[in-house]
Amino acid sequence: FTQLASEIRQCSDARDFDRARQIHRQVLKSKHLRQDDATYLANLLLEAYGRCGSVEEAQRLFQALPLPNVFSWNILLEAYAQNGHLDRARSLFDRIPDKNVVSWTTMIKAYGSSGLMDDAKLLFEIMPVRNLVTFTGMVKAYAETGHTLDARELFDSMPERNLVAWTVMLAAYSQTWHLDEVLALFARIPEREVVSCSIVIGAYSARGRMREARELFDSMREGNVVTWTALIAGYAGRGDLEEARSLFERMPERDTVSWTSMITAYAQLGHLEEARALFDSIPIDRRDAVVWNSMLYAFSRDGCVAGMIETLRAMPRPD
RNA sequence: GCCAAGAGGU
Repeated sequence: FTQLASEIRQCSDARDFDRARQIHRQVLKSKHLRQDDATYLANLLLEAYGRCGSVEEAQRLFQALPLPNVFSWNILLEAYAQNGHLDRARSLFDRIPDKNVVSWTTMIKAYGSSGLMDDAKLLFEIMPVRNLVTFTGMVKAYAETGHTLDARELFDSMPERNLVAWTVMLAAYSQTWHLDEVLALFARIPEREVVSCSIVIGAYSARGRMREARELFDSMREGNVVTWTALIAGYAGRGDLEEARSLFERMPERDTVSWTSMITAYAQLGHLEEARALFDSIPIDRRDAVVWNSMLYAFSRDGCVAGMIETLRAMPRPD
């Protein structure tokens, strides 16, 4: 079971639908499962299907469950929400027999990410129990729909706040052009850890304020790949390719996002050969759609149509 | 033991 469970989790992470189905069949064959163990595995499979975008498969599995628990309901709800089936989500939500705070919070988030803040707010107001996650999710929904003032008002009214809540509010301001609000909130944040620092570095970088970005970066005990990439993007945006490259080469680890940022920097500053060399150094299984796109962009910036065509042909196609 | 909230790339 632990074996099966961890394999299913891997499918979720890797978005491996075929493998998930394979394990699904395997689970159906094993006959000595206790009811709650079966539900447990089914929930993991539901999540995997949802994350692979297979709403129909998730629904089929759910309907076959003899005894779905509230987790099963919530996971299917999340799958609908994540895949844009707002109406199905709502009708499922209305049928959940014992909704818990997670059910409510998931439904609110679904409305929020569809831009339906009035519906989100209504649910938020009538729900029986709200917790920190509910409040934070609602603040984030306001922020993402551009309602920064409402986000702040709700944030200020929260009965308690943790670091995540503060960080969401900080990120909300960093999306606006109010650097002063970002800094004011950052000055009051209870703890400056890597996420909040990265947001502020990103806010400085986006505005070309590299002196301040660098100062904060240097004051950190250690950044992670996100922090480094935010700074690199800032230098690249200012046209300081040397500093961007030097940081890129010194950063402790690189991922698809940092690769893409650097390729895009090379592309924008007219260094096609370096963009291409970097692209070629990326392991094939790490090249996601945005990485490919950045290479396409590099060729297009260079006016190299042949390179674009070559890239398009080499790109893996979804079948 | 399985579900909901936080930062960087097109």
